[in-house]
Amino acid sequence: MVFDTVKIRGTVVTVTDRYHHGDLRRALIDAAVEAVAEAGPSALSLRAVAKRAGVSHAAPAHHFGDKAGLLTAVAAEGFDRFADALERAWESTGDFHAVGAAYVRFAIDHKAHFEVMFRPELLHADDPDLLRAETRSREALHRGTGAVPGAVFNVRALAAWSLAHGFAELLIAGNFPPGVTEHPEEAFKAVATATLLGE
Amino acid sequence: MVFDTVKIRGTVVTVTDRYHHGDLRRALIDAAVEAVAEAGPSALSLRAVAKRAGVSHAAPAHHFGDKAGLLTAVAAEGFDRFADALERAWESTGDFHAVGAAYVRFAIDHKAHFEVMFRPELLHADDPDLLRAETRSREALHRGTGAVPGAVFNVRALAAWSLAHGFAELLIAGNFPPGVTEHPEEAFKAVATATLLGE
DNA sequence: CAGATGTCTTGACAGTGTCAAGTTAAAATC
DNA sequence: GATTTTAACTTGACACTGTCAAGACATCTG
Repeated sequence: MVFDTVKIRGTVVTVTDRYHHGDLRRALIDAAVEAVAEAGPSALSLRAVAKRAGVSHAAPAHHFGDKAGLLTAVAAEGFDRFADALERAWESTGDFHAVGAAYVRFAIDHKAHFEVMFRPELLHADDPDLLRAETRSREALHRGTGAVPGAVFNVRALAAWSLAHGFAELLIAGNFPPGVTEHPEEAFKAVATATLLGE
Repeated sequence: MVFDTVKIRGTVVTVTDRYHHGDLRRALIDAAVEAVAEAGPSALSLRAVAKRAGVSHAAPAHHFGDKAGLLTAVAAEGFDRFADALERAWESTGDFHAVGAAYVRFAIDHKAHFEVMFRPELLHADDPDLLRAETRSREALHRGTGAVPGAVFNVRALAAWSLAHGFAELLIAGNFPPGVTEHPEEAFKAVATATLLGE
């Protein structure tokens, strides 16, 4: 059980001093997200993450197996929230332009997650939880672009996905001029309207 | 001067055994590209690159300062070849769909370069050579999309860039279904035609 | 209360990037 | 052509990394 304070060896100590952390898995993912936000996924150090969470250097390995395991957990969480955001956008507006805007907004608001999600060489691509969350996102996006579920591939879905993804990637990598960077959503809507003309 | 064989300490030895390599800078870049192609940019090891080129572990640092310096050289070379490819496509066809197709083709044919080029956190973003090559690419792309040179930002150019870049990124990261992956250029042309309607 | 289980720590290992100092070849200067 | 200078590497060291095995400890199960 999880308490704010707990008795160990006769003394009452705070949560952070406990031998058993309570929810270390959660804390490590949060620490990893912070670290990625600061210096990107490739600069991530398991030992730095452990220090940030106040545990020993080998603690992360126990929960995630290895570095890729930790990043996989981050990516899976990212894809779940991503699917949430896309579903919300579609259900509240029914407009696939809004789904595209939600795509771009997610990349901005959850930069760290986004940077990890589409970097398969850093992940365990066969992780069940990751696959499940990926599928959720894919289906939410597919629905949001009005694609036919059974089709081999849908030009419209492919176009919308490429457009939103490219815009998001270029934006967060800092490739766009200031005018675009300052008002990304407006810029994206202009781009989307100019290309994916509503039928 | 550079010979295939050279006399050192009284004995004729082959190029690979020479103290002075001849063109180690070139060899290191090539080795880095190979290594990136095999395992991605984040798995790159300077020592492995040095071993591949047959030199000591600290040799790369002498030419490139640090790891980011080596990757910056790879990125700069990538942007130069990228600009070449885009210029060729535009000048030979005058069709901006062809420029987009060249964008995608470059990502496929020069996957290693491409993976490094748009990863600023791995590079020295202020490197003069990188900036020059980046500008070349940007201008070639801009011209290829028929954008107005002086404009603050051009919706058409932004759209074309996002579409091509997103398609390329998703493709090389393995996010597309087999039908698309097997015939990427055809798929991209279909996508481009469906969205960026020729005027 | 005892045993089993899961959580985390400790210590070790090989591998990493980077730096300073040394060695050697080539180029510059005389 | 000899000597000095410069540039191209090597060698050795350091702190840091991910991963593994073994141990310590708390909690759960009976």
